[in-house]
Amino acid sequence: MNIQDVILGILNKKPHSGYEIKQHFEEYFSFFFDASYGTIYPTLSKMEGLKLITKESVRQEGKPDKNVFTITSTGTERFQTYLHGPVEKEVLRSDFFMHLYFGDMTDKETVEKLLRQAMEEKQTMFDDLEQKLKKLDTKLGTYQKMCMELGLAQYAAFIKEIQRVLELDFA
Amino acid sequence: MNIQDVILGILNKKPHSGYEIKQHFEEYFSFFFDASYGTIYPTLSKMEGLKLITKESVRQEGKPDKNVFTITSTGTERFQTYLHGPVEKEVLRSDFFMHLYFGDMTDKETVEKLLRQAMEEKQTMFDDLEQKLKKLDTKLGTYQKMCMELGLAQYAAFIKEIQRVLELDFA
DNA sequence: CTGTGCATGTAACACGTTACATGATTGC
DNA sequence: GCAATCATGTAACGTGTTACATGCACAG
Repeated sequence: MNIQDVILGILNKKPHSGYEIKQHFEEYFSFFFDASYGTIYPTLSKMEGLKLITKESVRQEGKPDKNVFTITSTGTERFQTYLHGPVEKEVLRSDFFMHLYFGDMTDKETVEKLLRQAMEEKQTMFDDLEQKLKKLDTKLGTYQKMCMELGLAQYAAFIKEIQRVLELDFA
Repeated sequence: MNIQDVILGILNKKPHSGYEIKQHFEEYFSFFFDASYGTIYPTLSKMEGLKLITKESVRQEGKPDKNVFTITSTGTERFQTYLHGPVEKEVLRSDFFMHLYFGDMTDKETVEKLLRQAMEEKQTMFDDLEQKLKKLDTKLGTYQKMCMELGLAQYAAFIKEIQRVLELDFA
């Protein structure tokens, strides 16, 4: 999976501008992927050069112009190849786990604070995602919802487990 | 969190060689962090230059020589700063979620295969981690175990949720 | 006239991986 | 002699971020 594939997936539904693609990232899959403008715009240029997408300038009322990108048949092909291809191993990079792992080199209060903070953050993420799921209910397909429900399930498990250890070891 | 901090954490317990550090990564926190030799060795050289660690060549019987690194007081200081500093946001990069998200652009069989495969992989990771936890039981501190138990809880939730959707939508 | 949102883009930098290259020692 | 494990290291490459730079349009 690279950003190109992800962009192709989004454009496969309908044309978007770079700015809209970034919004889509934040709105729909912030919890398992993200990319900055610094990646998106150069990637779009590159993909245009590779004839995977085409650019069209669109005038808007009350807003600046935007460059809307449309997927080409080559792009669709490439995306289908991605979809049917192998699934890359999931990568988690967690500073929370690292801090916890080395927790015995600090005091108990620091660890407790770490755990409480992590729990609160996860709770916020849970709430946000749940709210998003409710709000977008009709706009989402089965599999999009499935993604979110899987995310929620993992968040919930994490929160529950933290609560358990907080009660057990920090009573 | 960068690799330097992680290496300092490992060396804070006892001196290690680059090779041993890599093994430690795989053995103890493969599920939330990883790094390759291509990162480890240059980083160790850099850290030696920064006086965070010192190198010592050690002869072994039946094995080639190794460079063992020891943390300095500057290194310990730096690690304490890391430990008490802010916790970076967790980053997940999941190709599985991406494939699932765009699942409606393939056929149901492909998605089912995707889900089953993901479930099996998570089950394997669960089993491995559980086994590791049992095997290392006495060698692990409270917080190390906590990390693993949190990992297990998340894996279990994921597996359970996948099973649910498989029974519900793919009956 | 200023802040906010919309919109695009670049340049410097950090970080990390993969593949390559080397070589010791042991066990078969 | 060869495969496996131990052990170290580099060079090329890819990928992505952050900070910077610019500018339109609207609302208050």
